Amino acid sequence: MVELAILGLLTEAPLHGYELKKRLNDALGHVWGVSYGSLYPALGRLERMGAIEVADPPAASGSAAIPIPATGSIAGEAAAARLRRPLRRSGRTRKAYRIAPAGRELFVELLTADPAPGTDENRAFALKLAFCRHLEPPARLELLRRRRQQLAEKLARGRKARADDRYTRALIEHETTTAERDLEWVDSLIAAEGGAIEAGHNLIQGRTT
Amino acid sequence: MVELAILGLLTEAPLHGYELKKRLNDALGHVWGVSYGSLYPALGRLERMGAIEVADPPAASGSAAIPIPATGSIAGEAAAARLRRPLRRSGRTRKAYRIAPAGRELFVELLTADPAPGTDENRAFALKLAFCRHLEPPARLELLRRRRQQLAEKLARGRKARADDRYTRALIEHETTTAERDLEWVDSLIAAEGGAIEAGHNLIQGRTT
DNA sequence: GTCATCATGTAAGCCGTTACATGATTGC
DNA sequence: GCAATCATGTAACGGCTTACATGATGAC
Repeated sequence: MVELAILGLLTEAPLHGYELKKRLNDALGHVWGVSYGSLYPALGRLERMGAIEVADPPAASGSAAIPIPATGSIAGEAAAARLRRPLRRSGRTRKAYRIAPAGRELFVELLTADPAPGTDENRAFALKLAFCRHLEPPARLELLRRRRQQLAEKLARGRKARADDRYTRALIEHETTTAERDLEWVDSLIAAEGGAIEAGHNLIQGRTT
Repeated sequence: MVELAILGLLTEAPLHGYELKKRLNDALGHVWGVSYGSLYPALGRLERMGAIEVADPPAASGSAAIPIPATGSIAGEAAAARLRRPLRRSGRTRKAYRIAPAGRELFVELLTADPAPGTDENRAFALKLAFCRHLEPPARLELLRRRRQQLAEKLARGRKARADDRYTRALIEHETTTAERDLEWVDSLIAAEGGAIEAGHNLIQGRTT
């Protein structure tokens, strides 16, 4: 998941580790946090894989080595201030990374693939959604459809669950209605994409409300 | 969390590892799964700590070494069948564990304590709720209140979050309403306990619907 | 010169998973 | 006797966290 987040942010603009972490925690902090101990090794891995590359040389590319955020997408004011000031620096110690073509491919793969078993599916989906604007519309639709399916399965499992303990029963019931709400929400996202909701997986046919 | 689950089940009846895992996966499978690789080491740890002890000797305690589930609480029919049949066995290889006094204390502590940072709070609470019937009413209320507080904080954080991306905005909004619903649910649980909802943490004052 | 902050990295440790190794019991 | 499954454990590995080590830059 770290990889996905890194690639997602680098798709928007080259950044160095420290700044990357800050943005991640600012923008997605409530749903997904990273620590240096996992961020830097991940950057190393991605570089070795050829997914990202150092964009360091003081005035290498067209505009600037450490660019002013062109997309302005993540955290506006604060982030801009943080990046604008350091422009005066010599910039020797920082290693700004830029996404490489292989990285763009990997990014799409990570967004599209099912989350590895053991991963928190909710979090994984939240993270994906936060970056899915970089996907082609069909791929985005596919992502939403998969989530829909996931939720439908979860809901089906939940409906089968039994418990004789009062608290467990309350728990199951609450989780079921939560899953229903999530499902409806994803459906609304799908609809907003212009995608029809397939009657194929009609696992929620019997839904009451 | 493994410890909590183990102690929770052993509070109801002595069990051996294999059976423990089965019940855990049967009853709480949708919310919490264990693997042998973490179950057995956990049993070892708990035994070393004196929280549980082997209840093996063929006919040691009053009734039976491998008892028929008295509470009948978890998975009724199937589980009973699984335990009834093996009664014919000599029972040498299995190590049934029984909870020790120290274990009961630990159990209450684990139920009451805040989840260790890094743990999935939702899951942690689900697990606790599934076993909170073994708590004294005041402790149970305390557990629910803590969860309430947790959710209120989460909600407050969520309300502050901003995003300029359409998908991220949808995500934040959905998470906020989910947190609101969760909060209401916990409130209903608190009410059912006969506990008043303190107006003290009035973090949801401005709530609309 | 010194302090705060920026910035990168490594090491130790926790927790959990899958896969493997082993062996007892029972049904056929 | 053989296969299924019950039952316990260990080993290797992966991912993430905290804490530590290190050093550059800029403000004053």
